[in-house]
Amino acid sequence: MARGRAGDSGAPTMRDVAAHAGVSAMTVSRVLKADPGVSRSTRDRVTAAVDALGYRRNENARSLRLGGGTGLIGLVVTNLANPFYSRLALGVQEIVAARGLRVLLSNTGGHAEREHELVTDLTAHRVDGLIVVPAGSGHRHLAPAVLHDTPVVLASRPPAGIDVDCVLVDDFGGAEDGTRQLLSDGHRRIGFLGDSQADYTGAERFRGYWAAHEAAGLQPDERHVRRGLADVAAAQRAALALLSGPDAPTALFCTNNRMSHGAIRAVHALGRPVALSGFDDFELSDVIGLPLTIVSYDADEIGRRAARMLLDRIDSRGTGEPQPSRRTVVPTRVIRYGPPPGT
Amino acid sequence: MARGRAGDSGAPTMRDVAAHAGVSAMTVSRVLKADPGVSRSTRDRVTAAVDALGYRRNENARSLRLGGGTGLIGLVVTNLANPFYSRLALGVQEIVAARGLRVLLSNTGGHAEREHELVTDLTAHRVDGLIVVPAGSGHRHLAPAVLHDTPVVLASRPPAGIDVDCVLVDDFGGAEDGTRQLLSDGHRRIGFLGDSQADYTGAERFRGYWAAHEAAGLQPDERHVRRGLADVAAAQRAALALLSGPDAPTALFCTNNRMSHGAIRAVHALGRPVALSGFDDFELSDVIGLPLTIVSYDADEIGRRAARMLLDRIDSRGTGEPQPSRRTVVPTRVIRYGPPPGT
DNA sequence: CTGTTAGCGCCTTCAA
DNA sequence: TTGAAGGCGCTAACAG
Repeated sequence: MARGRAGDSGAPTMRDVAAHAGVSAMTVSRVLKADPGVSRSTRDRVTAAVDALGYRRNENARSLRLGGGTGLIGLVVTNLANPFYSRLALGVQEIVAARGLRVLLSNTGGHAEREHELVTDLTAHRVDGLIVVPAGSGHRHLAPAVLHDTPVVLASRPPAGIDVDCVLVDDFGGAEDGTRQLLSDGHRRIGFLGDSQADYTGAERFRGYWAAHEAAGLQPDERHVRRGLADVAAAQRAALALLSGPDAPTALFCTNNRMSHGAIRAVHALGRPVALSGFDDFELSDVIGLPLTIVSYDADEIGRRAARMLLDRIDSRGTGEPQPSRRTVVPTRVIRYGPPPGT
Repeated sequence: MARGRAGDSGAPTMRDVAAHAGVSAMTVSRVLKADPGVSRSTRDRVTAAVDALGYRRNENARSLRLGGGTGLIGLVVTNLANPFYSRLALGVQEIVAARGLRVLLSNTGGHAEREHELVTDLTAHRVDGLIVVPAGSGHRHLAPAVLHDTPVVLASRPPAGIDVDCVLVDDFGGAEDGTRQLLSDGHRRIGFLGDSQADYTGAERFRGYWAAHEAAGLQPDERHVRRGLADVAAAQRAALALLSGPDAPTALFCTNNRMSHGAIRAVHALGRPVALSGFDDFELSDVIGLPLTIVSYDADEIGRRAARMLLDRIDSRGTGEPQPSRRTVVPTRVIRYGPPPGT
């Protein structure tokens, strides 16, 4: 014998419904899938039993039997507290829910090992696909071979050493645009505040900052470049130091919202007007009263595109030849707030 | 015969591993659960086969067989784009992940029917528990009887007509504290900006606003009360109207971050200093340059407490007598920013 | 120490 | 129109 059930969760099974309706389990199954080959009276009796017992079909058992997929999409982000990622998650939700799928959400806190664990865990739950904002630079655990061809889409960062779809932001172009604005406003000493040097996004934005200078026949002063700033406080300190030093920059470029916030605090504390440019718009940016040149983009759209790409992959699995991997880039746009600088 | 497999997802099964290692599936199962009763050499052979095939145990099949729970927690929020809810989700994640459970996240967009669907759907996936921020005032679909005793914890709003655990914010006390501050600063005409009249949270905060006046022997001017403001723009318009009218209030109380943002915009546009008090702190509130009296609380903590309560319930299921439902209230604190008002 | 049997809840196939 | 058999991937109980 093989009993050994532990929970016996109290939820009725299909056989409970069958017994209640005086039919076989098979008939219940047919009614639930709206199979036409069931008589009206039987159908009504089964439906009544379902309502009486509050029966819900067990989706896990169903997908096990059918083998066609669990209806679950794994989403792995680095930090849900950052509005950027929560918007991304919302975008994914939107597209995925419209297809009747559900999102299994995980937060890595930026730890690559944790990401590895989570991805492994999600595949153990047989998700139909994965959307990942990679925490580290090693992506081997996301390789199609490792995941047994579970479709994967990366968001924000391109794949490294593996061949999968991804959705990126125009980091380089956006940084270039923002910096060019500052230059055309007449600024010639533009500081740079960036976070982790290992981050792809930050590196691209730094490249854009540098390229804008070169395109204008200029070169940034290396002493005005501060990278590896871990949080708002670090950015604030770095900004204060830059702005208080000799040949202080007249403007600062910030790679993301945390850097911008630090810079805004520093400028506010200083009481002297300094032009700021940086990635990520935020509510009330127009009320701050500082000359801001914001590089903005639609975070929801990243999630939506990633979800659509993933659904495409899921739909076309086993359909003839394997499709080449795709890459899409979400555009940025520059928004200006506050008093016109350079006057 | 009963074939009919659809996907055949390509993922190896336990029997594939067994065949590869030249043992039975049972032995593989034992190795995977670290059962001591397996010889060293067999264990090594199985481990090698697992690695070679990249095998991952199918958690769905496992939980079906064990019957003890799926390791999934359902989380249903109204709007993930609101930082409040994303922090809450993060708090839930934190506690739940530490126990090796995963979060199935859903967004209702504030629609009660959608919530109903989602809850039904989550139970069909046999989640071990549910944390819900209710969208509507009807909670019958969350009743223990309907959910077959799947544990439920409500967040932000108390249960209506059902008996389940909940985590609340001290809406009344917080609003009272914030309003009292404005009163003790000397304000005697304090406007009120609130959203949906049907919302529990908003109603409690309105009560607090009113009670603070009564405690001071005063009564708010009804003409200065604006409720049912759907978004930031509506709040901004209402604030402008109030502040431009006759006997304009010298201060405004705002029930949440959207109301506050609208008010800040209005005051900013007006160019005249108006004291503001409202719920929900935000980044850069200290840089706005307005006299702000913020009622703040820890949104992560709501998620953490809800998750802990839920885990408690899950742990104590079937353990003797049913526990009475619990309720916990997260405290608020008042933070003051900007120039001291009333001078 | 290892294999066989049986069945979790469901559904496809075949038989009645 | 309905039921019986069998098995998806896994593991508890019982052999051997």
